[in-house]
Amino acid sequence: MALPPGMLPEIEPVSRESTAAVIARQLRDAIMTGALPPGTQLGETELASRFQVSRGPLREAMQHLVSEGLLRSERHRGLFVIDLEPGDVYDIYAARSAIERAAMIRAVRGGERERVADVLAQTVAEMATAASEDDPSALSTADLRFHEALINASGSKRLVRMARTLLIETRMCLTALQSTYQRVEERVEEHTKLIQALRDGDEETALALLDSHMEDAVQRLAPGTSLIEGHAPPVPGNA
Amino acid sequence: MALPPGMLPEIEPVSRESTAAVIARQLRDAIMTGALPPGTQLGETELASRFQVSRGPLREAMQHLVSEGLLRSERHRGLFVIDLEPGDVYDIYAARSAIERAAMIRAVRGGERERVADVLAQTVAEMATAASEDDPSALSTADLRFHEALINASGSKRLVRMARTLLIETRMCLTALQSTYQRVEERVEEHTKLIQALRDGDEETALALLDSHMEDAVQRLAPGTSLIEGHAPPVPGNA
DNA sequence: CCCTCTAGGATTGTCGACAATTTGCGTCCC
DNA sequence: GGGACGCAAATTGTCGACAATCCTAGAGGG
Repeated sequence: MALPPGMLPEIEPVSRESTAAVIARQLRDAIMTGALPPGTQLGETELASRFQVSRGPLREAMQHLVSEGLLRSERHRGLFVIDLEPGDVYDIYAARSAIERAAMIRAVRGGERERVADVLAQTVAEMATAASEDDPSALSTADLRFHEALINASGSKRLVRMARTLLIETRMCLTALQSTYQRVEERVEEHTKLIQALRDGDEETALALLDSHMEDAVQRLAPGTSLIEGHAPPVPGNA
Repeated sequence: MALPPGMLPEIEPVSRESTAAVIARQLRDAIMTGALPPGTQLGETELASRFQVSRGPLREAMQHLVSEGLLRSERHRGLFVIDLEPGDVYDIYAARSAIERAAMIRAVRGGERERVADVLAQTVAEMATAASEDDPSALSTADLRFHEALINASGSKRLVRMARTLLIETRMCLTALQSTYQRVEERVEEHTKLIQALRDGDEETALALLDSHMEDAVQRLAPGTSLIEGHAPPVPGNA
């Protein structure tokens, strides 16, 4: 009675995702791409009617995003999309640097360097395509996919989980401060060199390149602050 | 009409915490201390009657813990306390190592080394007290408070947020594998040396001590795995 | 004796309505 | 005219009930 093995590959339950998860993902994308700009208030009633669901599942999705740090909740006031201050840009990249450094170490020391490098190279190819088509949004997307892939390659559930929010916030930064002023060739080249170092198993170089990659970004997005210097950002927006 | 400044210090709203947050904190503590052992199923109806609230706020608290990674949700099945496999121990400490390394860097390079060192020294004093009273639970609590304080000292919202779950999971590890086999003097000494390096502004030493601290712990809790070697744990419980 | 199918119970998912709290505006008094 | 008070609208917080889904135990047939 059992079906012959190999048939019907990858059949999944009709609804493998909960309603709240679907809503959360949609809101995430909207926040990430800037469709919901920072500071926007999200009314439960309005969104519920928009998504054609009750307020219950919608509230769950909101709470999820709150705990992820993408929304801030003011009691009896409402839910708002977080707005990123200069200090947050510094904070985001400092945290990303920590996470991606760890991921890179595990990727280099793991036994799948070549395979990981190939995956990363593919995202760089996407970057090149986006660049040639002069599509800044696709370029940023591919850029983030590179880093996402790197972290996935670490094989660490927790690094992946922690990085998700950080990458979304990074996307918000890139969307808000759309003018990156960086030449696309340079942007592609930095990632390419990173891949090469990984392929060579040259951990020291890879980490150094990663640090400089982050430092470049933070100095471009939040001028006057520096990761390697470590001095606090001008606006002390952190706890 | 304005009250004289300095009077009524620190007056706060009567209910500064949401109901869901209170419940979440209680469940967190219960999970952390082992009152809710890994694998336990949490029935919504039962908990709702226990907390004397409706299922709405309770569900919110649960969702919060799910997104934090302390609970896993199986659709239409129920919510369960996560159970830590050997691979998770490795993963937790690898992630902690990344976070605390970054925090240490910011603490050393920040301008408040002495003040931070004093705070940390206080938690070590707590450890010594707990050790003298032969209270392993209090000892672990103080240990975690040390690391929590270190991360708080970094001043990074995101490092703090990411570390919260990791420290709770660490506590779960320590509770599950209660026998640490480590001499308390050694345990106190490691932290003391860490503080001294921080006080001296000796970043390199501090980071080395931190790495070795983590390596010690992971080898004790999950024998056969190693952070510095980077080889995957025996049970590939990760994605 | 074992497998299959079915009915029951239990749990989660979803919904609509009510209650509590906050904010903004209008009014009144000084 | 300025400030404080109070009311009303809107929004979130909470609740109880209904619907959908899943596990389990039991009967029936092979």
